[in-house]
Amino acid sequence: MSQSDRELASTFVPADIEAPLYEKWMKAGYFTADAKSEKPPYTIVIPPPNVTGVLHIGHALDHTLQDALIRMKRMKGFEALWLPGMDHAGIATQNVVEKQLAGQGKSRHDLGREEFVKKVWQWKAESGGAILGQMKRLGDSVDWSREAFTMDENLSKAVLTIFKKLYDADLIYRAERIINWCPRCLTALSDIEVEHQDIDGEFVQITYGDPGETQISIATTRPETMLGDGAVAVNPDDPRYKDLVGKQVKLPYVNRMIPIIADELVDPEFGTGAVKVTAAHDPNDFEMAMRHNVPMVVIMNEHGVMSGTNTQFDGMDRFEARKAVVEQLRKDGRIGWEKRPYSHSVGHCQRCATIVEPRLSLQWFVKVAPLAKAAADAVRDGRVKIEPKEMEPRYFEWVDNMHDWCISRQLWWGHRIPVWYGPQGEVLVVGADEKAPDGYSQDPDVLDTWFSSALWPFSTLGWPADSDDLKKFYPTSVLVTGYDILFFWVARMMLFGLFAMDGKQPFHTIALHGLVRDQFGKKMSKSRGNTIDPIEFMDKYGTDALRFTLARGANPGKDQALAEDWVGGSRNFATKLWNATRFAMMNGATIDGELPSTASLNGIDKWILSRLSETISEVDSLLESYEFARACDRIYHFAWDDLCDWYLELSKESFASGDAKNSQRVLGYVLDQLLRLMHPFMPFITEQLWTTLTGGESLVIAQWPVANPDHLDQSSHKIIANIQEVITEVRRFRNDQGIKTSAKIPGRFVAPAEFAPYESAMRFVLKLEASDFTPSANLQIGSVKAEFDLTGTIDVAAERARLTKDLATAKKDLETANVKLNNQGFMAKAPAEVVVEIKERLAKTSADIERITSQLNSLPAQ
RNA sequence: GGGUGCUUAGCUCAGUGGUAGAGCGUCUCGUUUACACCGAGAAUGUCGGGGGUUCGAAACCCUCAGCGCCCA
Repeated sequence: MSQSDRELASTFVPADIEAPLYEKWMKAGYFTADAKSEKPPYTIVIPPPNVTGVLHIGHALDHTLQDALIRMKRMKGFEALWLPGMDHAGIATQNVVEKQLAGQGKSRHDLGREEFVKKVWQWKAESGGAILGQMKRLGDSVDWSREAFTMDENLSKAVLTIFKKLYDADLIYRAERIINWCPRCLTALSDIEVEHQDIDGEFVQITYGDPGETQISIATTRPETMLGDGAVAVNPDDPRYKDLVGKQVKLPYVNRMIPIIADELVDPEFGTGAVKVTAAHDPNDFEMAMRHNVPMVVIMNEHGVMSGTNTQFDGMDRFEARKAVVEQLRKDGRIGWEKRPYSHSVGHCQRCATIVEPRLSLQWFVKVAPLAKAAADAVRDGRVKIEPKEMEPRYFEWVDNMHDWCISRQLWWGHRIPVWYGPQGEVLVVGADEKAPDGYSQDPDVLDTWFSSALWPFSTLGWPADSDDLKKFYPTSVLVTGYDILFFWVARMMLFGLFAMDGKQPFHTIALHGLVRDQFGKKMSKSRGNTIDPIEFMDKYGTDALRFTLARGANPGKDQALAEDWVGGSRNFATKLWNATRFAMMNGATIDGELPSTASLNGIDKWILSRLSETISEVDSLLESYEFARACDRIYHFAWDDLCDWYLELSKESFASGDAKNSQRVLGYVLDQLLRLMHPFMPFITEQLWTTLTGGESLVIAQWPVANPDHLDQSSHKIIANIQEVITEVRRFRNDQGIKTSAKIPGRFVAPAEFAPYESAMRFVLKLEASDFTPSANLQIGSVKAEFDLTGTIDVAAERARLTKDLATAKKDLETANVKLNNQGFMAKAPAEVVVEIKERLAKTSADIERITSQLNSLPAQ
């Protein structure tokens, strides 16, 4: 099909092109990577969204950046694999299905474990993974043939394999520890699944011991837990309590005698300087209890209801009990002061916001110290780079101080812990392809979801098998994700990746981006009502506009604000590009054959080729260093300012003349290259424009542009800069004089010979007619004089105002330059080229001042 | 308490030693044969305060103030 048969619609309607183009790409199999390929690999694994999730604006950003990288690398000739998939999201998914059951008045226990898990799978089949379809709308060039799910057979096998490997290396153990317990989800949580928030609580002073016996006053924010106290602790250096240490004091209501112990952990400044030690319900207390052999008394059941204290408080919810205990204490005259509200930090369940109960219980843990050390070293010695580098301290802060990781969850949805207990209390880890002996029963708990997602970079590639994919695509190239899951996920992949793959890091680079916030920079949340639905914006402005806006805001590691107006602005940009391409095609832009030799080109053509070359190398290197915002900025200004506002305007005259073969070829070339350069960010519109312009098969598999150093041409930059200055000044003059943009006026230039080739183009742009006239006004811009016939008078006041302003600016510049040149220190120490520059500036401003002054003097008096 | 970042035009943000920038918004003018989702022009900043280093600081150092995030 020849170019004349291909046409662009007169307006750009994103909805008309997006879905068909994505279909085309899928059918062509462009996104499917080949493990047998000779090309160098480039791999990104997607941060797996929750199976319960829908696409939010954060995904849109994350995916836009990954897709930009993958598309660029694919165009560069890499075997690019972007591997998609989802996470089974233990608690979140179980909650969804339990809620459904609750709607029918049932609980998971009514179904039983097996039936319930079946139900979850059924839910997944019917309503899980809504996000996958939405990824297609975003244009994600992921390899759907490799889509993975953390509960897939092979990924589950990877879980069993690593569990056994860790266990055999003594890196997994079972112990009774204080863990974070969610009384609503009824499961243990790891530290990072707990969110700390300040709440208005209370702080009360309570006296233990009866009058006449040993007495001591403690202060606490959790009075109800006094029933489980095993000791009272004071600082060993606190003189107030010196005599009491070692004595016993009677705990009210439970009437147990508990020791008063001394421990460094106690802050004498805090409260009364004496604290209660409730070993089974507080991590710090647990530590002290271990040191002093204090008994650990559990006083609540798994629902957070008081139990086993043998007091009147048994059966009360923990918060109810808090009130009741305080009331009773008050009645008994045991309360000193009470501070209420007392703001302090309290842990909440990340999934359901319930206040977490620290609780002594038997759980499985990963011993992280050696793993974390390896993970830290890999970054310290540069095997893994974190971009931007400023994020490294955060990473080290975490991996250097990581606590052992509680991995057991009292849930049904997830990978069941592969530990079997024998009739004599034997403990056996049953790996992949192994079977537990008869009479053994499996641990009922499942593993933390992050346990399986920590394996993602290699379990998705076929590990533990030594698969072709693993050989070709591991280690992955870059991990692109928000800094908010650096600890949840990224650090854990480092831990497990290095361990499982014998020290081979899971990725070469970790590229972190920020969060998307609302237009005022405020965090988005449902309660604030300021969330943005990416689908809505795609419907309204097109996917390319949304992607470009997000990429343009993506400074490494920094949050970005997003406003609807800005997406509209990107849509305008897309339309601009559409129209520029239409214009180019109408004017016979060609893509066939060699570019004409540089020597045969006019300065305008040389200039745009030079600018293109600069832009290509800048965008390329910015993209390679994850500077998405700056890359987009370069593209935007090249396309809109250089190409549309200047090149096309300055070339219109020659296109109209019908004799513009060279320029037609140059324009075709520039657009062809620009569309390639933009494709990673705006895949749909560029594909549509490029295939229409060039007749090529697809930009997805087209070659990435390479800057041509032969096109760099400084002299054309100089002349075009001068021309731009002349045009801008004349426009300003016309504007100040109230001459309509469309009005043609007689005008000409008196200029050095180097401007001669451009004079007609300049006159065309400025609507100046060449004719014989006696100038009634003129402007001097550098070495160029513009003369006009304004048929009589000019607006003297306007002209005086304009010149006066110019004069002020010039005088100020002159002053600045003079100050510098009169400064001996500057003359002595500043680099020569800076001195020359200032001297040139001085000369120019002096000339300007002289010229403007004389022009002002020659204006008729008012 | 530990870590970390920010404070630049009305808003959101770039800008790591040499005359302050962008997008959006604002004002004026304009339908000129790609585009009004457009074009042309304009206005707007003692770069948080104070001190220091330097010939020269928005940038480097110190300090104060305010805001934010992560962790405990």
